[in-house]
Amino acid sequence: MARPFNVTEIEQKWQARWLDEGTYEVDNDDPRERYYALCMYPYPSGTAHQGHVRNYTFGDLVTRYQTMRGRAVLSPFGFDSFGLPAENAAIKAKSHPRLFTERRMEELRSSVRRLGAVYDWRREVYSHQPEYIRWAQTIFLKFYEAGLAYRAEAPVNWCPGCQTVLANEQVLGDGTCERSGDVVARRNLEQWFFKITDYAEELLYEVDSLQWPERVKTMQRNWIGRSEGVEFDLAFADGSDRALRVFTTRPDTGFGVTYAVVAPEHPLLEELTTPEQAPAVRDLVERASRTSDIERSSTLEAGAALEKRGAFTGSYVLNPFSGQPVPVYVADYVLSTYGTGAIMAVPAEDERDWAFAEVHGLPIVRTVAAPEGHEGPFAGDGVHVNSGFLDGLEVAPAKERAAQFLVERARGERTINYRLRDWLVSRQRFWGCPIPVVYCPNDGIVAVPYDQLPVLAPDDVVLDPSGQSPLATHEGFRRVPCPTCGADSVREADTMDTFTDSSWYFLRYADPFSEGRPFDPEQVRAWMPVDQYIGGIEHAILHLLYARFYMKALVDVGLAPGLPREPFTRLFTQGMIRMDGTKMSKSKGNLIAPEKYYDTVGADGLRLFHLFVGPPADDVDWTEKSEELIEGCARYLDRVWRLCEGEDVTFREGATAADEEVWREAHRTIARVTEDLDAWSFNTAVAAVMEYTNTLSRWARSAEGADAATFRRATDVLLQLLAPMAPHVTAEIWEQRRPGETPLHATDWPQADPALVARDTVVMVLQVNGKVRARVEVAPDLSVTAAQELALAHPEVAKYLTGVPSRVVAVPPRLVNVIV
RNA sequence: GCCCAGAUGGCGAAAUGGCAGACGCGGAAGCCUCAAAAGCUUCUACUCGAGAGGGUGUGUGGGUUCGAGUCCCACUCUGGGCACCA
Repeated sequence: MARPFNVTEIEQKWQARWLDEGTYEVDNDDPRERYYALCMYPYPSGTAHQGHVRNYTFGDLVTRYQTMRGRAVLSPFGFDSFGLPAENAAIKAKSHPRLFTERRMEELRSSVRRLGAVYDWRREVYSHQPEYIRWAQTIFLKFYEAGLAYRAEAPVNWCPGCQTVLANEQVLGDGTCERSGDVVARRNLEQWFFKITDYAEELLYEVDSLQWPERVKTMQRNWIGRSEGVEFDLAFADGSDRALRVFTTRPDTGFGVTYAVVAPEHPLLEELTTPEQAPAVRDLVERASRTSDIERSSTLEAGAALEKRGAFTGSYVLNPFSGQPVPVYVADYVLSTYGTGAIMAVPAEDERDWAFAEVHGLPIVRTVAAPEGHEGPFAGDGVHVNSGFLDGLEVAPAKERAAQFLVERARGERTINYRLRDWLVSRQRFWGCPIPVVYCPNDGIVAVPYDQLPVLAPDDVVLDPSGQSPLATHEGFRRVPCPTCGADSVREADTMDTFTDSSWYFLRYADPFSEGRPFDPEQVRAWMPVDQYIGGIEHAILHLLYARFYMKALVDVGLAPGLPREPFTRLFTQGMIRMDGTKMSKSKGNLIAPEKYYDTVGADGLRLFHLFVGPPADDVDWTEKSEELIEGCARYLDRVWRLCEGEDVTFREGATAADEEVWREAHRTIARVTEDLDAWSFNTAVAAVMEYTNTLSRWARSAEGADAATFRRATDVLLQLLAPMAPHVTAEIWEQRRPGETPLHATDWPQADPALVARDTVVMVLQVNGKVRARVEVAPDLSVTAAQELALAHPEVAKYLTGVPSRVVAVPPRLVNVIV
């Protein structure tokens, strides 16, 4: 493709200049209004792919646009550089993950530079920096001191593929690992947890205040999963003083409790089990422990399979409402980890209980009248029946009364339960931040003293995954004297989940050279919260939830006094790049590398494509057509170049009406583009600039020619509007016009003059019975009566009039609709 | 199963309840050229019609309205999330 300029030369020139001159470096004492634009912490996977390109194109547009709007924009870059892919690659290549990672980092760095994305590179942060590790460990210890980090034995998710445990959030709905796709097994292990559940309530209600996509907010709310209910005791029917504690959100259905169920892991199970039932119960517990989470979490299906999933314990408890004894079952459909691990079963009003009761021949008593003809369980609203003192009440008041009853009569307590569990942060892998504790035979868990941080992993560790942390096999690392008493002790060998690293990096960016603490709250305050966070929808739950938790916890443990408790004010989640219906990704092997475009269409052309192809939030289907679109975008930039050069333009002196109209069009375009960019409607912003270009071209190349001064002003505006979208070409044209003067990207964003934006006349549509019959030019402030008269008098309308019209709807200056 | 998005030309898409298809891609014709590429100009929803002109059109079926791509109800399909959470 023959182009009017040398793409590579221009792009390299400007990229070097922005970097060398520190154009986008900002200091913490910058007097301008602050703006924090942030793209999500990238894992260094090598050169950028189209998903990165899209992400950084949006981020860079925001940075450049907000800078031109007069703000000091913090636009940092760094790397989420710990993680499994590097470790696995190092195992394969028998090398060190650091080498692999740092090579990949350099690739991604030059890749984003090649795109023309600008950052304050002085602030670069990456997770395996010793300083970053020091502060990550400091944060861990502060959490530990505050009781937010604790060690406990719990059933955890073990991924055989990754050879490590995973957080609940990293296990997909079908019970497989989100990374490797392996089926996750349950194991009882002693591990480190963060007490994110302490923040469940705040994490939930603060969601409302965030300017985030509704869908992400919903996902966060669902994940936290709050439910209000009552916890109370079911007394044993044999008169023993023990009781079975259960949780319910439907205390109002208490009269319909016809059995109770405990989870197979329930501590009272043994006590509840009678000798006759022992073999069956043992069988079931055994079965449940072997059953994968997938099976256990599969939907309850009636039939033999379901029957095997529960067994009678032989014991009875008393229904506190009716006083009747009801049997206690053990069944795997009750989770030991939610509520009290035991439930009161109400088959008539609960789908799962209904299915189970049917198979096990348990009675079903309706307590809420189901609508006429309704069969099966009914969980909706209705009037209570068979419910003693609750009869006749609707669900809501009945809940209230029943709860009160349980509080008074069954040691009940109103409680709130969350689906959210504490965050399991231990990982049995090498390439992560070591957990800075020591286990001493005398003192137990001992925190490594702050002045001995960072705890760094030695380089000569055998990485072969064996189910225990590679660090555990390194005697030199493992064996240490206790920091408190000096006794022979062992270091913790697990590393932290890499999601801990991405939970506070944005704070370090704001104060990257801080010594003595992770960051200085005074320095950070000027930038936080992040004004615009940009990333992929795939982080809707994990990363965003963890980072929100960290922010709150950091404030509470005293590391971030005075900082906002929510880190990200506005979030934008871009769509995926898809190919043949699946996500374009390295693992799918369907990447289209951006490099192939840089020397032909250039970074500007590729950027413009990503901005123009559709709404930023929508997925992009990458097809053969995409190539053509990219070339179209590059050709458009060629046209801009030639137009600005004055090619085929006839210049003259002195502005005519046509020139003035062009200048008004410039202002209308400024208004449109500004509005569109603010609304993240980049595709229509590009369209507006293209329309404007077409207008300028028609005008300047017409027989009448263009007033030279107007042409200059009008094309200046064009370059400014295009500057955040296609920065290299526009910067170059700008500089060639005025060498040595203020560079394009340092100019102020143009302001639309409302007086010039307004139009003298507009086109009004005349309809007869809703069909357009004529168009007339009218003043924008035309009155309703004038519009009606004008319409009725119009010959094209009169043609259809047979008598007096039945109605005339006038909406000046838009349209008049005459109904005959 | 539940929840949330979405469905508009050959394609990507645009449209405060008021001219559907802006902008672009692709395509057609023409100009330029020895020729091609590039560039430029015009046309390009479908359909009937030689033409002027007419009709039909925003997933399907209803409804509200002078007027619906847009609002309401029901449904189909696609994508995403959640799915024994008591």
